[in-house]
Amino acid sequence: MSPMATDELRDRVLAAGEDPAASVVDAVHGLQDHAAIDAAAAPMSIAEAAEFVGVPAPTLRYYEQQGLVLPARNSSGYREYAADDLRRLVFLTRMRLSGMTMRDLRRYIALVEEGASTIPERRQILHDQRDRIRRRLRELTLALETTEYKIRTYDGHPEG
Amino acid sequence: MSPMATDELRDRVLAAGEDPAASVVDAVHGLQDHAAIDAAAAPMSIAEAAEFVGVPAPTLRYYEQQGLVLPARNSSGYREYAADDLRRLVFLTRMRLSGMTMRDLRRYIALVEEGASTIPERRQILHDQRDRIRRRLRELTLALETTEYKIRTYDGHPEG
DNA sequence: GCTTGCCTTCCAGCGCGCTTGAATCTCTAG
DNA sequence: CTAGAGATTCAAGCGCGCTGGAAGGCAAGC
Repeated sequence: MSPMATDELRDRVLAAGEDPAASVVDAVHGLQDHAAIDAAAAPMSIAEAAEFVGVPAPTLRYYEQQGLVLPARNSSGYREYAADDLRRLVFLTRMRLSGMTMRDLRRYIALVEEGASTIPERRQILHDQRDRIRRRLRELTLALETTEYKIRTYDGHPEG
Repeated sequence: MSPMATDELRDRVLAAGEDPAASVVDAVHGLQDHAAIDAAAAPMSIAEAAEFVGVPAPTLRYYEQQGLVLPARNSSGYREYAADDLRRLVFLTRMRLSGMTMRDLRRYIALVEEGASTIPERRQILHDQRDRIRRRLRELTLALETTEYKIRTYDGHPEG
C-alpha cells in the first residue's frame, strides 16, 4: 500500500458540508459530463471554479501547473474558467475521486490535447482505470463484510 | 486530497502475484476472522508471517513499532508470530485495505489492549469505519459509471 | 488616497505510510 | 571454518498530492 494521497481529495470533499456523503458527489453527478454547463455563461474566477467543483483554489493552480487545465487570463492576469475548463475540471475531480493518479491524468490529458489520433490509447487508459475501480469495489465490499462481522461480535456483548 | 498513502498497501498487494485481483484478498477472505488459524501451529518467522498476510517484512516491523502487533522473541531476539499475532495481522491488513488510517488503527488496538471496558468505543470506531467504506463504495460506483460512460463515447468512434 | 480582499507567482513544507540503507548478529550448509 | 541467507536496530528518505507562506498586484468602497 503506497501512500494513499489519492484518498485525500475524497476525504476533504466529503468532510466538509452538512451532508457529508451527498453534497459534492451529487452535485457533480448532476452534470452529465459534457452537458449541463452553459457554454454561454460568464467565465468563473478561480474561487468560483473551486467552489463549483468542490476543491480549494490552490488545488486548481496546482492542476494548472501540472498541465491539466489551462484557463485563459483577463487583462489583469486573473484566471477565467470558461465552460470548457469547467467541464474538464469536473472530469478531473471525478477521476481523482475514482483513485486515478495524477500521473495517469497527466498522460490522459496530454493525449486529449494531441488530438483524435490518440483515442485508442485514451480508451485503453480508461479501460485500465475501470478495472482498477472494479477491483477496488470488490476489496471494499469484502472489507465492509469484515467490518460488519466484527461489529456483530461486539453487539453480542452490548454491556461493553 | 491529502496524500493517499492508504491506497498504497492495496496497490502493492494487488500489483504482485499472477492473479492480481484475487490472490491475497481471497486468501485473506478464507480466514473467517478468529477461525482458520491453528492455535497449535508453530509460530512463524517474520518472513513467513509477511508472506502469509501479503505484505513486506519491513512493514510488519513498522506495524510493531507503531504498537499494532508485538510478537514474542526467541532466544536470539528473532520475532515469532504466534496464532494470535497472525489473527491480528490479518485484521490489520484487512482494515488497512478498507482505507482505515494508521491513526485509527493505533487507537483501536490501544483500546483492545485496555480490555473489555473499551468495547463501546471500539464499536463506535468500527461503525464510523463502516460508514466511510459505504460512502467510498457509493463514490466508486459513481466513478465507475462515469468511466464507463466515457468509454462508450470513445467506442462510438472506434477508428480513433 | 487608503484599506480590504481576492488575485498573482514562486517555492518550501507537510502528512501519510511505508521503504531503504548501514552496520551488525545468528543460523544452516558445505 | 566459512560463506550466505536471513535476522536485528536505528535513522533517514521517498512518493504522492497537495498546502501554506512570502511578497506583491489589482479592484472596489469609504
